[in-house]
Amino acid sequence: MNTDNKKIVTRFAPSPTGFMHVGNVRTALFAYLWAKRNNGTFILRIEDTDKEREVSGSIEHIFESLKWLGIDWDEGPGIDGPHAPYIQSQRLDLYKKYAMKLLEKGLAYPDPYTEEEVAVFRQKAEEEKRPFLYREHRPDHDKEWDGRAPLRFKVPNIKRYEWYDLVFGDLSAGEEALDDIILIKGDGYPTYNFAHIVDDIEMGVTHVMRGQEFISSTPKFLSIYEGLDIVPPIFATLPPIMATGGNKKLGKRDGAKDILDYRKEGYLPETMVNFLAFLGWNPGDDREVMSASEIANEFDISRIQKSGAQFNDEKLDWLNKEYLKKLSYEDQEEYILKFIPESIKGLPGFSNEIVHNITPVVIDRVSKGLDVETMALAGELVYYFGKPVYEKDVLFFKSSKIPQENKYEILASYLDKSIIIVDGILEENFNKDFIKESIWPYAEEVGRGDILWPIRYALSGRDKSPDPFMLMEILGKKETIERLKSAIQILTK
RNA sequence: GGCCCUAUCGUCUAACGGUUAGGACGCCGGCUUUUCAAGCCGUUAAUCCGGGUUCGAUUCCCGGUAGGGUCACCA
Repeated sequence: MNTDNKKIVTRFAPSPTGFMHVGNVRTALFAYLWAKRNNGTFILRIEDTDKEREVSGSIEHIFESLKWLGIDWDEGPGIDGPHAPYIQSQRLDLYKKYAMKLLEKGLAYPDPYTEEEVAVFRQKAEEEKRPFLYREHRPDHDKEWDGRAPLRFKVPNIKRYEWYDLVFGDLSAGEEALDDIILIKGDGYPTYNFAHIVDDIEMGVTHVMRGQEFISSTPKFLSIYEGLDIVPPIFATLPPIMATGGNKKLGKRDGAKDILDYRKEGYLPETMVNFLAFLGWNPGDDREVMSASEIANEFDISRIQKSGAQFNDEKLDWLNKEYLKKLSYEDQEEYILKFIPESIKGLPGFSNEIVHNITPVVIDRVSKGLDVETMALAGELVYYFGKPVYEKDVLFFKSSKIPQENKYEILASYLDKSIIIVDGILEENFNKDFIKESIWPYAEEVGRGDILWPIRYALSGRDKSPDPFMLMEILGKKETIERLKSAIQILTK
């Protein structure tokens, strides 16, 4: 816990270069949670200083992702706070002002080299197997900055830096980590290295939370703070999220998914928040299922993990099911309805009442039900209304006790007898319990598995489905008989 | 290659010098007057290696090893 009285201010500062993935979101979430825990302020800031890498639409995507997850910002785009604007490309004068300060103190100078020349220096260093340091090529006499050449920082003190990180503890790095980094690029935009420092100062950010990849550049940041005569904020470095199976950091190139894809696939925002929070953090006891507000109430930086955690899809599925079960019946129904494609809704047999009836069945099998192709629930529902597709041998599959010679005939006779039984049930009694009672004696007689499995398959066209009696009730008497008949046709062909 | 960081079941993790090393997901097994699935119950399964310090190390120190990060006019 923070001991001084200063209000905690955290920020999430993404760059609009594409979609948000779980790594980005986890960083946002932790900054958000820490602010909430302390009744502080959570700022969203868009770092769009690289116009070449910018992808149009990604700012909207960031907004939508955060809103979906309930990571609401107290200050930022759309919510004008005292430090507006919150988009870096609209704050260029500010960076220039700070650059001038450094320039006046003799702590900045225009880069006299072309990009190509610098590249040659770098290549040479690489060949000599030593780290490249621009400051080794620092010009003897600084020219006047015309605002067109890149402006570089002149590191005032080449020394070893030591600092404290809320997650990693004492950290340090030697002189080799310091260099004359670019403050303002040739195109007039500041670099991340400079812009984020200026903004964090201006916005009163007290805690900087970001990924581990920034540890090695922290000495560079510290030297800038020093040059500016400003006390740096508190750092809390987050461990990386690793890709499933591998030991690679989960990044876009390693198959990190768009966070909104999870929404598309049926994951609830509560699931994602809970899951992501627990990737690198835990409350210290056995609880696994915690709401965002519960987590926010107990969120403690000292319990953040130091090492990277692998993303585990199975646990995510399990957690999603836990949350799905917690939903009210109405919400479950609404959830399912959302995943039914219009093409299904347009089918003659379709009605909201059917959805209402099958809701418990669908919810019950969602965790593994998500395995249906695109993992959308729509897939589960399709086969209730579409024509099932099945093959002779699959119909026979598992009916192991039936003699091989005339297996298809025997199976067909089972189904035939089932039709007679089903046909004898009055419409008003056509519910799963009554159907089961009616078929049961016959099923016991010929062997449960031998008959129930083919019925399941004949009705659904799948080897995994709700129990066959439930299927019959959902399909209705007419459709049930029709499907059983077409299965017989296939068997006797 | 230089520098930095990390290291407990397959995975996420608990244990802040003394525990039969705990939990969760998965796996495996069992149960349920219904095949799968779900559900319930249960079982497997870990302190990277080598030295110290200590009466005692998962825990503290050192060295290896392995993994990760970083050395941009990207963030």
